[in-house]
Amino acid sequence: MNTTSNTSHLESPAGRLRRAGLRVTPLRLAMLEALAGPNRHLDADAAAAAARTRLGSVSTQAVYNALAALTEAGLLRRVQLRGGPACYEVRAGNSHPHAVCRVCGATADVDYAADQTPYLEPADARGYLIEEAQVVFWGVCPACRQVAAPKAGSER
Amino acid sequence: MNTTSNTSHLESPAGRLRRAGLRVTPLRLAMLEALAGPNRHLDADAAAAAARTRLGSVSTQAVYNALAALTEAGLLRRVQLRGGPACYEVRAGNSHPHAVCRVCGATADVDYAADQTPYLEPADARGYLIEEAQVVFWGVCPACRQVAAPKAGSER
DNA sequence: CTTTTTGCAAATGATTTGCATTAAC
DNA sequence: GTTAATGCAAATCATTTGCAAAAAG
Repeated sequence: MNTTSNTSHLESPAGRLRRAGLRVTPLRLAMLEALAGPNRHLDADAAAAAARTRLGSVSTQAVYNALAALTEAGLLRRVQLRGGPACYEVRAGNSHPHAVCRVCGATADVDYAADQTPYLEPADARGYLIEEAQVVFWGVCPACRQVAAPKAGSER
Repeated sequence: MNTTSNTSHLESPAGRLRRAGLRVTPLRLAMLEALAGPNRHLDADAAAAAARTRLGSVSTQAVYNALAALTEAGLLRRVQLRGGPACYEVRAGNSHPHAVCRVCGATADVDYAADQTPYLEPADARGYLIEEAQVVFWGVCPACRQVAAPKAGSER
């Protein structure tokens, strides 16, 4: 398995915050807790809801502040898949691919076959210092595939 | 070389519109013209400016309508790289990668080395019908690298 | 006790919606 | 002539900004 890159997600949430030079607040802990676990991603709205479930009343701006601070500190990754709200996920190891439905916008976390992670690098980075590659698979989700199929039988 | 996938961009703009079942309007022609050429991408605002240069007064909504119609018809690709405005580019062949600066948001079109295009496919597509893979390289652009470098000499 | 974070309100900016007018077919 | 595209105005939605109050170090 690949455990070479980043094991910070094994630390306690408070420890991760301190190590990143951030103050430990209930809201930030709640964010990390809500986003814990594999293939978990929330947008700001869902993160706010999760925080309120844990803490009671929380202002929307505090949520945006917390997500921005955690992202800037490298603990979270902000993923902007469509025009809609951005999603956040714990930054553990390399970025993994997402599948997005071009019809309804539904997002699924997917992965490459074990140890089949492609090596991605531009031929000419145009002077950019590349830090991370993000892959998005665009397509149609199971639900929209059914809706889109107008007739049974002779589909193509 | 790879010319197997899509040669529609070799047709005339009007021909492409008709083949897609769209009406041929000056605005749509202007959009396709403004986006012609390799590695060309514009956001809605820039596309509106380009349209006005060619046609005079054009409403912002007409631009959004035109871009949406062209995208839905498969002539353009909408690329949402960050939280900001979406970019549009001619859909010719496969999606090519973009490099995005996480500091200032500057975007550059990059490419893989000739015939080094990686084969990207999820191990388990979760029921999605995958149509296209998009790769984004996140990093720091040349300008921001200079600004970020606090001292000359012992970097690192 | 100092600095950062939270809460509340209002502003910003991209995009969308609704409807009358105009242009494409 | 019929249908779809444009123009104009207003609405929507995610996100940001500014400042006082509260909390973390």
